[in-house]
Amino acid sequence: MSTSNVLAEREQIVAAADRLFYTHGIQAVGIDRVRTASGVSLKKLYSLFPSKDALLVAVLRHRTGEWDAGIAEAAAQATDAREKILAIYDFLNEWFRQDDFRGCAFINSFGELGAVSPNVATVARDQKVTFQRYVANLVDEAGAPASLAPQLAILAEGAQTTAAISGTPDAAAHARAAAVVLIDAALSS
Amino acid sequence: MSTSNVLAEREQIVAAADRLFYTHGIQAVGIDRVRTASGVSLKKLYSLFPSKDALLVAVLRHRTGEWDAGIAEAAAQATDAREKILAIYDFLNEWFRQDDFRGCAFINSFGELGAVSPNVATVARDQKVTFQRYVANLVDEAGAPASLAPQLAILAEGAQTTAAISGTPDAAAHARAAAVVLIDAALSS
DNA sequence: TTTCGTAGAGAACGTGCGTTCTCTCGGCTA
DNA sequence: TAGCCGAGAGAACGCACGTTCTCTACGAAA
Repeated sequence: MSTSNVLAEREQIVAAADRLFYTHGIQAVGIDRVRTASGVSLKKLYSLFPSKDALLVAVLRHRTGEWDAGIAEAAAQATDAREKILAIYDFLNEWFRQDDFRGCAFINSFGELGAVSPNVATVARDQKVTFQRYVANLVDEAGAPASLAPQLAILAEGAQTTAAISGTPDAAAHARAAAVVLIDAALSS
Repeated sequence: MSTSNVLAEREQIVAAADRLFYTHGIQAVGIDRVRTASGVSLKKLYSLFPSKDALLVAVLRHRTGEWDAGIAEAAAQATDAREKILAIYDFLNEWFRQDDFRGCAFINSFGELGAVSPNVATVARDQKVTFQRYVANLVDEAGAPASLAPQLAILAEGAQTTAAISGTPDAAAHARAAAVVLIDAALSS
């Protein structure tokens, strides 16, 4: 029951909260529901996460890790920077087609609590900035001008909200096609 | 006290709720705060809007009208379809730089209540679909292939979330630059 | 075996909010 | 002038949720 068990419990709670928050929204899910789903006592839950806000921050940080890993895995099969960039949109394409897809958790959380919880706003912004840097590195590696990077990042963001609200997973393919045009135009100049 | 006054009261309530919801988030603002801000009795408020959900729908429909008007006004000065498309991003650019900008109200509302309120999800989707059609018409008018339209719409969506979360109003300029490349590439093929 | 500490289970508390109810007052009618 | 209708003001209600408190029971140490 030592450290490893505590970590396992943390992960269980975070995983349960993540699923519930993402599916139903944050304020629509009570702490007690998280407790039931994670099968842990309320006391333990509050000893690990002193508030719902802290739990939410942990959930979002966990999502950041999963997102980074997913992007990296998608890029692993690519050989050059251009393909690694396009792998982002392929990754999005698969994600959008999952049954439980309900948009970007960071965008949703920011929309729901960004004005009320500075912590949530910070975590969401951190995730976006990290992604923008990732894209910027690949653009640099591809030898394209730096101005291309924010354009590609905007395409990825727009695909997520479009897929979520309009319910069109094709948004990933559209974003990918646009990215191809933008990259090739940038490289040929 | 007759019809015109009721309309004025409706507008007052909607305007007050819009500002409060957009600034602080929907669930963070109580009905009583809306009542105070609009200076109307609770009874009248509930006689005009039978529930908070109905009020929110009215607010979002009102926002749809304002968005359409803003886009139309920006396009009014343009001479051809290409410039009308680019006027969208100029409109976004001005909007992002306003002090009270806090992202797209439809994206925020959808993230907060889309999973809980079907009405909110519908209104948000309607707005996005209407905008997509608007872009599609301009793309058609410009003589570009239809596949360009969703790409331009995705750029606009992505610019909004990027500007909101990352706090970078430049997203509008980046999206505009990308749009220029995409349009010209589509027209020259 | 007894005692002490700890952790689990959930009751309880305070608060806030959406919604409804009640009371009162002002104006119109006979 | 007396009675009635409608609307405004806000008190009240019921509920849900975040957080804390209490009680119980079990296991380890002496």
